[in-house]
Order: sequence, then structure tokens, then C-alpha cells
Amino acid sequence: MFKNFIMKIIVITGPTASGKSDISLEIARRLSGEIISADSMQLYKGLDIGAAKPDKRELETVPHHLIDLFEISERLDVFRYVELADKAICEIRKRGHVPVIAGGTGMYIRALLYGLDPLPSNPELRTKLDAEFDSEPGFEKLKDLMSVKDPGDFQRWKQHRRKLIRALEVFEITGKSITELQKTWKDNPSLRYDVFAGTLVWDRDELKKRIETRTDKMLESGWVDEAREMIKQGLLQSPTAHQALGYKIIAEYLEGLIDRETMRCRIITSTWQYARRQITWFKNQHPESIPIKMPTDMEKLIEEIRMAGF
RNA sequence: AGGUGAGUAGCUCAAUUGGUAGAGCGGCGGUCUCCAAAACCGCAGGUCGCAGGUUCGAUUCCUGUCUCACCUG
Repeated sequence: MFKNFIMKIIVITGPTASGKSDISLEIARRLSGEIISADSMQLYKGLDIGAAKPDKRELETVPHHLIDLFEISERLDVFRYVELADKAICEIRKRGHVPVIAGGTGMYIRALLYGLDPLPSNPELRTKLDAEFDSEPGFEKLKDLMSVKDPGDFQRWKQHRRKLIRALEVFEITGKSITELQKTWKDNPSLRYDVFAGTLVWDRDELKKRIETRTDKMLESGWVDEAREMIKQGLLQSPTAHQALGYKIIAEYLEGLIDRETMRCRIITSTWQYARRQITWFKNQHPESIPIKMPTDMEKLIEEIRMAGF
């Protein structure tokens, strides 16, 4: 029959504020592509300014996917993202268009490209485990439990509450250690797609400046009001969306605990720390990706992508 | 001008009844398979305001000096 036909996709990643949206929009426009967001927070409705979603004009220029799909009260995870992205890629290819994955959530992108081992999960069990162990005193109990039940994983993650809870979840379902069930990704990095992947790379000081400028822009365009509204809707208590950067800091400002300048500085600092983690991630977890020095020559980049068969 | 207090890591502050100093935050590096804009691990920074004195030895005591804050006039 047909050989396993591997679909071609383009992936543009990079740290926050590196210009992924602009670059991918341009690529999509030129190569009749459609954009799939790879951003854990853009999936949520209402986090518009804070998640730096593309604006109306950009959304009209090129079709976008995996944006505004869920309420902030919903729980999301990598597995769910991969399902959605796979589906979106399929549909775009059916239309004869090129999927352009654009985003900074490295874990989602790596999982999409290299796949996830079929580790089981059970939402009810997980909720129960979280309630029991995801706290300071719970962590102590968890360590005691895991050290006898699953010593291997305990050794591996003994200081990492969340990973230990996940290990316990898998252990409860399968009776096996999660470490045993996971193939190490680096031993067998086989791609699920035929991909052209680029990581946007900036000079550090440049990127810092961009983060500052963008933060100011976000604040000017009403981020505080957006945050007030989302907090009212329960953002801070939400299972996943509460992790979105900045909102917790803005909450402190709204409560009068810090002044506006302090808020601004703290947002910039935590955004920078996030960017650094992303840089580390993309540097070490994505052998498929080539660095794209920014600012880049768009013509040359498009040419390069065309040469790769798009 | 006089009085009081403070001057210790980039920042906020500990400690040493005299034996050359720690923490948090920040910075830097890293980990990462179902909360990842998360969570976790590691590392590097200090001539202890400056100048003298006492002492085997001072960041710690004494004197002077500078800076800052507050108080009095």
C-alpha cells in the first residue's frame, strides 16, 4: 500500500517576545499556510493581552487554530494538546495547506513532534492524589509512601512533588514504575512529522529590551483590566490557567499590596526568567530545530523553507 | 550646627560575647513524557563605608572621617 505518508509541517519556536507570531504569519501568508498555536495559555478564552494572542487583523490574514478553545476553569495537559494539534494538522493538510506550528510551550511541541509514551492517566484518581498529596504536609506523606512502594521513582524525584504524584498515579494504575514505562526520548528521537523547525534566537540584551517594551505595551493596552475581569471569573483558582504569567502579580497590585512600578518590574523579571527557561529548553530538547538568528532576512528564510520541500 | 541610628553579596537584611561572614530575592547553568507561562536541581558573587589605633588576630572594641535617615535647634 502507500508507504507511511509523513505529513510536512513547519514549526517556529523561540522564547517569549522573540517575534514568533510575526515570522510565522509571514511564512503562512507566503506558503499558503495556516497557523497552529503551540501555547498553553492561548488555548484559554479571556487571556488575550496576557497571553499575547494575535490581534484581530492577524487572525483575519491567516487562519489560526488552537486559540480560545477552553474556559479558564478547564484542566488541560500535554496529552490533550497533542490530540488537538494532530487533528488540526490533518485538517489543514486535507485543505492542501501547510500547517505552521508557532509557539513557545516547548513541552507541547516536543510531545507533538516526538510523541508521548502511552502512560495511562485517570482524572478521578489524579484529582484524589492531588488533594491528598499536593501540599507541604501531603508531600511528606507522599515521600514516605513512595519510598516503600516505588523506590526507583522516589529516588529520581524525591524532591519533586508534582513528578512524584504523577509517578504514583501511573504506579497505581499499572503497578509499574513510570521510569520503566517511559522510553527515554533521547534514545529514540524519531519524528512523527516531516518537519522544518526553526528556533528564533536573539542577543540576550536585545531580548530583554523586547520583553520590557512588550510588557509596557501590554500594560498600556489594558492588561490590568483584563486581569481584574479574569480574576473575578476565578482565574487564580483555576486548575491550569492560573499559571499564566503576570496575573498573580497584577492581583497583588489590585489589592494594593504593591505599586504599579513594582508590578511592572516583577512582571518583566518573571517574563525574563521564563524566557531563559525556554532558551534552555530549545537549546537542549530540540535536535530537529535549527537556530534562526534574529532579526532575520525573511526572503532567505522563505527560500530555505522552500528548499526543504514546502 | 548638635543628637541618635544605620552603613555587610546587584537588592533587602542576618551573624560573629574579637579568630576574615550567611539567607531570601535577583543573576548564571541545568533537569524535564499528561498542571510546563509550571515544578525542581546546581553554581557564582563580599578587600564586612573609608583612614587610623588597641590586639597574636578586628567585620566585630576605640578614635577620626564620609554618606544616608530621623530628631533637636
